Amino acid sequence: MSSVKPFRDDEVHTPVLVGLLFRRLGIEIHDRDRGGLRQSHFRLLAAVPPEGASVTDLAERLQVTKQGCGQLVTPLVESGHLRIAPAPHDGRVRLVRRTAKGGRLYASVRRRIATIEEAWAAEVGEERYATFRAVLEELAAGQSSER
Amino acid sequence: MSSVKPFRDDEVHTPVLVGLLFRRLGIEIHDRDRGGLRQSHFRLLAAVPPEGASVTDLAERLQVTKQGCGQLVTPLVESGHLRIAPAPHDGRVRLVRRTAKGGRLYASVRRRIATIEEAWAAEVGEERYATFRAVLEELAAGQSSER
DNA sequence: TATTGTTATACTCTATAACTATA
DNA sequence: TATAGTTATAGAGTATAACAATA
Repeated sequence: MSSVKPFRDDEVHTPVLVGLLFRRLGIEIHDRDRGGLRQSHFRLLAAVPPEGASVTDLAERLQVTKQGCGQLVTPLVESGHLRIAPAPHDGRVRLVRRTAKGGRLYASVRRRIATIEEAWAAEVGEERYATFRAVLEELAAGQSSER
Repeated sequence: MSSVKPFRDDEVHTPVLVGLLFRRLGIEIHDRDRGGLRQSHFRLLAAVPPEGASVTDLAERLQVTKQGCGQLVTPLVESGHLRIAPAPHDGRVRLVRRTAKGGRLYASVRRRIATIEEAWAAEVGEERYATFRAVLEELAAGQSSER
């Protein structure tokens, strides 16, 4: 396949490119890399900081609703990748942390991602990739905070 | 020596960043910019080359299945943004083209995207943005062709 | 009253499977 | 037989609405 005819340059726009790159990542990181977790679940696992975070916090990090985020947390707790503790000073909050199992999976996928990024850097040049990565981080961080 | 930085544990990783950027684009390009079309429909409209393309071609360009692509074409034909013509030399093929209406909408959203990208370039620096954009294009084009 | 989180429900996007028609 | 496209169905992902418990 992939006799994909190239667009002429002025036909490609950025939203399509970002979508394709997102898809490429989904393809290159397989289910087996994620230990059977689906992408959305893995993204949540990855968003949990070592010190733990509330569901609302996590929702904000991922830019999803807290309802949606809560729906992701439940199966990860059941699968043993996350655990919940009550927060010391606020009885409403459920503090989400990675378990040892969740931590191992996370580390293993991080290594997989690093491998992919090394290949990408080789593809486009180390220095250019470093710039790409830095700009990506800045643009993604500067979220227009509508939801 | 790979200059791809080894990750710190608290560092946001690339798949999350790409996801956030994709979402940021969805937020900054509003429904009203797209003339009421949904994102998936607009992405299809944008993928149609001036000379037209078959459904299968379009599916490959967008990296979706032809069934999914066909489902996107139908409402755009009904809304008057695309039109279908039989292909001269193959009775099976439905050649998809933009109508004048579709062309106007496409041009108008392209201008909106250009405005957003100018703002982004101002945010991170023109030169760095140019590198980012070029690398994005190369990475998105080098699709691992699994589907 | 405001906020954390849940339950219930629905929509968007895209996939797989089974089919029709042309080649 | 192989390919272009359709119809039918399902699943992933995430949203909105209404609610409960705590602050």
